[in-house]
Amino acid sequence: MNLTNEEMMDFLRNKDIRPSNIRLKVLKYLLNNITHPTVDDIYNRLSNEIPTLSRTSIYNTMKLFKEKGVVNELSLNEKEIRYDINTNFHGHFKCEKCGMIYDFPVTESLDNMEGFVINSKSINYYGICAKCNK
Amino acid sequence: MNLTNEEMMDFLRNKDIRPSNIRLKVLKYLLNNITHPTVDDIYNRLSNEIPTLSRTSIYNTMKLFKEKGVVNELSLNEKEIRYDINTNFHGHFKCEKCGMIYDFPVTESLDNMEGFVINSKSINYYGICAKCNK
DNA sequence: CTAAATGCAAACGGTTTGCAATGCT
DNA sequence: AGCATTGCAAACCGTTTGCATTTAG
Repeated sequence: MNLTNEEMMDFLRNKDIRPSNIRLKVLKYLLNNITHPTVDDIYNRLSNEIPTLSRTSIYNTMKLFKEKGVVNELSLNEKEIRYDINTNFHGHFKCEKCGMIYDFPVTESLDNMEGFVINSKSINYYGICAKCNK
Repeated sequence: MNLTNEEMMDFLRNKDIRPSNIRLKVLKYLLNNITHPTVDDIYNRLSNEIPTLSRTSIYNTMKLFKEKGVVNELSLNEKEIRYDINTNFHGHFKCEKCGMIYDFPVTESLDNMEGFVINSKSINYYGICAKCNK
């Protein structure tokens, strides 16, 4: 993913978010690092190029991004929240050995849910990935 | 579910857990309250009948129960961990209005996972339940 | 000039830890 | 006596909050 600054600013404005320096840098990081990063991952990386950066600003940014539908939160039985910029529905697999988180397509069918309105869903698997398993 | 103390003691021993007063009371609570309680839920209820009870003991008990396969942990985008004594696989639906958590059967099929070993999985839905929606 | 964005420091809250006290065999 | 269980208090740590400072239109 290699968007220009202009394209990223338009992307944010389309989501009803005013572009700012931090927001653009976070967006760029998310687009270039599809690793489902934590707030600390993002902070540690960006604080190099923005020395005055605070964790609070990353928290603020992720809260806004989530409210505006730019990211989804992942809760993968960890204490930290992870963020996924791919908001198309997909499942996640977390390798318990190397910690890597994989995306994969999944389809499910559920019964006995008449009258229930589903707003969101999360499908997570835990185990050993193909790379660690060979 | 109405097991005698003897039956619950056998149940624990079969899971390689030495029965103790607290462990039996927690087990009984879990069997009679299929509401996916938090540590605080369990603590608040049991501290009535065990005035000297501490949260630490509930944490200790749940850690042991989880290690021995008596319960599964649920992480439902909340800050607290919930516990489910039904360890047969099933999905969960959390109502965002009333907070109730429903169990339901679900089957899924996933692709592109050759070589991946799955140890556990969690399938969670969020929305409005039938009761709140009518 | 005004409102939004950023940043600092403290508070919050669920969980973990170290160790002492208690209970059980 | 010796080991497991329980409990207290403090630490831990990701996140939130209040408020002051800076930035931008």
